[in-house]
Amino acid sequence: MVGTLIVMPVPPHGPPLGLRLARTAKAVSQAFDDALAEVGGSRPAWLILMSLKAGSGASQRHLADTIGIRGATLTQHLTNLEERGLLTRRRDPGNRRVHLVELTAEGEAAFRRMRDAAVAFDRRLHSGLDSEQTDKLEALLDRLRDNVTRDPAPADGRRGPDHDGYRRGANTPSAS
Amino acid sequence: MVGTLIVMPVPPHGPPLGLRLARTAKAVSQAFDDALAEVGGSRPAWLILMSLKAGSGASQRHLADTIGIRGATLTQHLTNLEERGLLTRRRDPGNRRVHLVELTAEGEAAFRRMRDAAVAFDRRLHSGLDSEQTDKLEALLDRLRDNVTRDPAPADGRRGPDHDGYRRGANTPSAS
DNA sequence: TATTGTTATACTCTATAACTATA
DNA sequence: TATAGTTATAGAGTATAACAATA
Repeated sequence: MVGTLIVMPVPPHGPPLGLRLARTAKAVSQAFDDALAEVGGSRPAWLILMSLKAGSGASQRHLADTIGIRGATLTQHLTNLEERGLLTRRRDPGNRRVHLVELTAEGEAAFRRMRDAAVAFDRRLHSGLDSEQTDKLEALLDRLRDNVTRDPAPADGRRGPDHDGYRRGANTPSAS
Repeated sequence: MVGTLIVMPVPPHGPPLGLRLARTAKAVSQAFDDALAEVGGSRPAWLILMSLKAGSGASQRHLADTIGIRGATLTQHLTNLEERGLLTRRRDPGNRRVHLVELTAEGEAAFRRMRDAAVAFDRRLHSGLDSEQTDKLEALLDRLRDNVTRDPAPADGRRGPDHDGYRRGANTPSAS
């Protein structure tokens, strides 16, 4: 039989939002990494130095949480940065379990180089966007993160009834 | 002391846009990877299967270009997927240098699982966004990518202009 | 015992270089 | 020689588990 051709309500946007975001993020992240690499930096180094400058160096635990990595992972980056002379670690006399992380002069210089590179990058990233668009974009990005970070199944209504999607745990991992 | 207090023009918004984007992308990518992992998938597997379904399987070279990885990298993913029984590789009788990549029935099933997971994820990602906002966001994301992918800085010759946004090596380390 | 951090090890994704097999 | 793909190896970033030091 000549079935009825079901015309999907074709979304006018080609690839799904998640994929677009991933692609954009990949391109932008790589460009950012390149920009940092140009001045001898890297993303973890930048995040760590920036967090230290921002006063998040109270403890490595706090620092790791701030930049979103595990303590053991942070240790490796810190070791690397220490070997490169960008920072020092010493025990907190007050609580000798805690290691105080401090930038050296060279670390400060490296921070400034990376900061300048990051600022230049950000300027490039902003090309052609007015502040209204930027605000809008940032708000949307925050919304995306919330959408995906919060509890997967909020009875938010509005947007699709079977909102659960996603939790079909026993679905044959099949391989791995 | 008459010190002219230099007021920064605009401490625009908390963290710079690039960092916000990176954080959002990290959170969203992580959540997306988790969603795929729930159904036994992974991002490369998803990209490969999706590209194959979309007809990009003409050759591995084309496939690799489509998803933005190197041929050798693709080979490893394909080998993995083949071992898991999701696809087959056989030589093209017409040009025996070319390997034709085809999904098995199990590969089709895996594709559908991942697709469902991706769709559910995308629905979640869209929560609270109307289509106008979505369009706006996508346009802005495209803009960001363009800003950063196009010929960056005239002053520096290190990076070739002609590339498609994908990087070659890991980041130039040390250099300090 | 609990907390802070390190060491050892491994996994994932990616890359380059050298190789095989076709053409 | 040129093209398609593979193998071997490496490296960056991350993680977990076991450990040491300190409280």
